[in-house]
Amino acid sequence: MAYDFERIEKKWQGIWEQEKPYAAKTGDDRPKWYGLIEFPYPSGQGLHVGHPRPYTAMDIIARKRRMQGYNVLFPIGYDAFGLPTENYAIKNHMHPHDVTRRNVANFTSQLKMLGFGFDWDRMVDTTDPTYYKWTQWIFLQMWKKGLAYKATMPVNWCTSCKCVLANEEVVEGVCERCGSPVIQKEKSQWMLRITAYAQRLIDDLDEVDYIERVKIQQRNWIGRSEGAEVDFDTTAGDKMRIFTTRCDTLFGVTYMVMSPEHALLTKWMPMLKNADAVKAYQDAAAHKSELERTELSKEKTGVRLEGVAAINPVNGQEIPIFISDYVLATYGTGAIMAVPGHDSRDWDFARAFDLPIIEVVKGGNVDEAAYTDCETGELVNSGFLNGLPVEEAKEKMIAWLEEKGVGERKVNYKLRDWVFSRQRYWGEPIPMVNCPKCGWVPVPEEELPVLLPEVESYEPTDTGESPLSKMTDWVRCKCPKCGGEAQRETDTMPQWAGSSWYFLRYTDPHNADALASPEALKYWTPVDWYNGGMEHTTLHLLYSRFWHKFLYDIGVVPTKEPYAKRTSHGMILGEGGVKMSKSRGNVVNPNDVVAKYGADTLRLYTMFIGDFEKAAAWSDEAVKGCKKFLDRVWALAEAGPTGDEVSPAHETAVHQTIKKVSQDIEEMKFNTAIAAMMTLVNDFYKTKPSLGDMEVLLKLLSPFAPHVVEEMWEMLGFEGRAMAQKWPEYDEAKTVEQMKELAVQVNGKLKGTVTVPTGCPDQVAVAAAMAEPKAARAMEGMDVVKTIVVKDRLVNLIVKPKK
RNA sequence: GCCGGUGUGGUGGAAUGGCAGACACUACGGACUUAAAAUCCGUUGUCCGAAAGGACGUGCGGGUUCGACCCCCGCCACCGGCACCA
Repeated sequence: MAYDFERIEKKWQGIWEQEKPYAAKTGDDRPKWYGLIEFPYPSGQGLHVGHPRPYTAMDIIARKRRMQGYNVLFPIGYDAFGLPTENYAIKNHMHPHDVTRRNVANFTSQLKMLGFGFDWDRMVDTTDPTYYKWTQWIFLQMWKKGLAYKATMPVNWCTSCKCVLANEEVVEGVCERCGSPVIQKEKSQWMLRITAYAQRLIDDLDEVDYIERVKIQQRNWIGRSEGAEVDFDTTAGDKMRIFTTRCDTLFGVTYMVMSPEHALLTKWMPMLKNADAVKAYQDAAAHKSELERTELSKEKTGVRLEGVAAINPVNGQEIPIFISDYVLATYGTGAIMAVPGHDSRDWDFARAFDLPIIEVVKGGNVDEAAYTDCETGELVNSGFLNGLPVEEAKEKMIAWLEEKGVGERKVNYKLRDWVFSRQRYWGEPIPMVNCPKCGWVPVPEEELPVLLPEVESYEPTDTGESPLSKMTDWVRCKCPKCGGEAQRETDTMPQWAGSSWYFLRYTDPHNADALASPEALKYWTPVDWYNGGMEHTTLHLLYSRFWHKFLYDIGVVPTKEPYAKRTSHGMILGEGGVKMSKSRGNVVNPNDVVAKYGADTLRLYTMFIGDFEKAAAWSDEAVKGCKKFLDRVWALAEAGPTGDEVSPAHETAVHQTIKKVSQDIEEMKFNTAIAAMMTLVNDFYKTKPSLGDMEVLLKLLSPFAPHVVEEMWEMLGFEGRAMAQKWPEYDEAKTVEQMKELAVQVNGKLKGTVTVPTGCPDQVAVAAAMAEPKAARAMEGMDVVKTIVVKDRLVNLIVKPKK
């Protein structure tokens, strides 16, 4: 019979509000376990059906840990600063603060409706001044250590958000958030020196238990490459420095290329015979968006500098210098040595400009294409390197360069410093003051937080300045150092700031004197298990690891790494496997599912839908199956089972299920854990279960469907709460059946099955197999030449015709 | 182009060297019902066959093995990430 989920879920959610079974106690004697989900951005649309998937998964693990005797911290909060709220506020003439408050209230009621076991007393909101005080405080510590700095440089500018973007926020040349084109703009920006941590961010990945593809993506994004920097003399007298990973190919250099933004160009401009053409090319490059630059990637363009040439240090040859936008200003030194024989981009360029191509590594045909697959091979046309294999040649060249003082070993990273200013209202004010006399001066720590002022309008300005800049009363202030007239910084922090350390605040969320007490941090950190989306691998995950390492260096946190373990979930797609979106009209609202089937069914279905790591398509039909399963369990409970012990008829199945469910939860194979419980329930329908059988089933099911399980627990007259019971243990010996069905094969082909006692001797199994009628028939007129027995699984009889 | 992943019934998916398709959805049949829904029981990879039975079957082509969805080599398709990174 269908159970009354509406009444039951309301009842137990009320009881949990009272009893607070999810409260974490700092400093408890039990072993601690800290499970973390990525806290949501409280959007106006409310909870999406994609949210419950990772939340339910970690909730199940957290509930299992509690039953295993751990002191569990499983917190929740809101990452509430950000553009959508600000844009909504502008459109609807509301204050972002009010929009946020409303959305947070809505999210909270939805999350409670789903029965997640969060410790609500530790709730955190990044827009709360008592929280962002510490976000600002961390920024000031970075400033003190020289990791925060102001720099004028070309930055990514979103034409629609009217705001700069971090490198990580530009996806295929467009804004990650709104999809508008991104252009390059010179702006003075606050930067965080994440590159200072590049090597440690790579190295310490070895110490953490992250799924491999997350580690790989982080390593690729940081993009370490080993090589050398080499100085080329020029006819202008200046040295031109380049970075190369292939210094062994120096004899193959036939020209040089600089990025159009290279600093030496300004100096050289007066001596260039074709200064106009060079300038024109620079202008054209500056006006290209990121998208255009990548779209035009095939055709190589450039301009030769007439009047300046470079000199190859290995042979003294004079070679031409070009500017081209295929060389990036932001990587390496912004200039390269071109080896057209062994680099396909250089080869394309050399062909376009009719430049000589020299083979320096044997193995390819450089007249037809660049021979780039040349990590092994032998050097030719290369003076003192001739005949050496590539690796040795590299080492010899580096030694030679260092000896002559024209170059040195060097490691480069693709990772760039983090552009940390945003020209928007709804973010943490950057706590800095610009004084005409003293320069940039930090706001004294005792004056934190620097509160966001009330403003008339949140509209971004077309001049690219923050809306805060119009608040002249707020902007004007006294210099904390000299007391003179000064101005506040009007840019705010990006959304990633608040989320870079929120997991630390959870350990001690109401602390007014520190971001968290050392005791709380020592007790709870690191996070034992963090689950989140792959889309945050190069943004949030990298940023928060960086902040954490910094906090470790200044003695604030006790661990080098914030998260001991990181897993990832797949997206929930709409019916038929397409992305859920408003425009397709296939968005499933959790409220509707809960109204129709109840929270326990939604929880169960999102776990049963498929492999947790992979994307899965929503199916309304399939949801019913999970409801049916809960109804079937309910009917078993209503039937009033008797007998306190696990019944002999179900003993093996019960122990097998305990084992399967226990192991599967650890591996996040929730779908097969649920399948195992379904199988057990199917058994219970064939043979009536005892009360003892039901007791085990309810304990196993409790983390998945907590409301209905508590109701049944109570109904069956058990003591206390199901969720507070000890997690069931299995006896390995009892998971083994008495009899086993063996597959019988003849020459590897399945003929039938025989049932034998578990663990019986091989001869017994073979004898039984040979007696199997179909096998016997297949063996007529044959000699058995070999028998293969896999214990408790199969017998394979290898036969061949009798002579 | 590079890196990573995936490919299994009508559908979602199980099985990481040992009976392919667990579990569930759909569909069909039966019981209950005046009837329907719900529920319970059963069937449900494809093809041939009345049946007994047989043949085929995990993207494609090879290989290793007594035995391959699983391991190896070569392709194809799709998904995700990165992409002129010197």
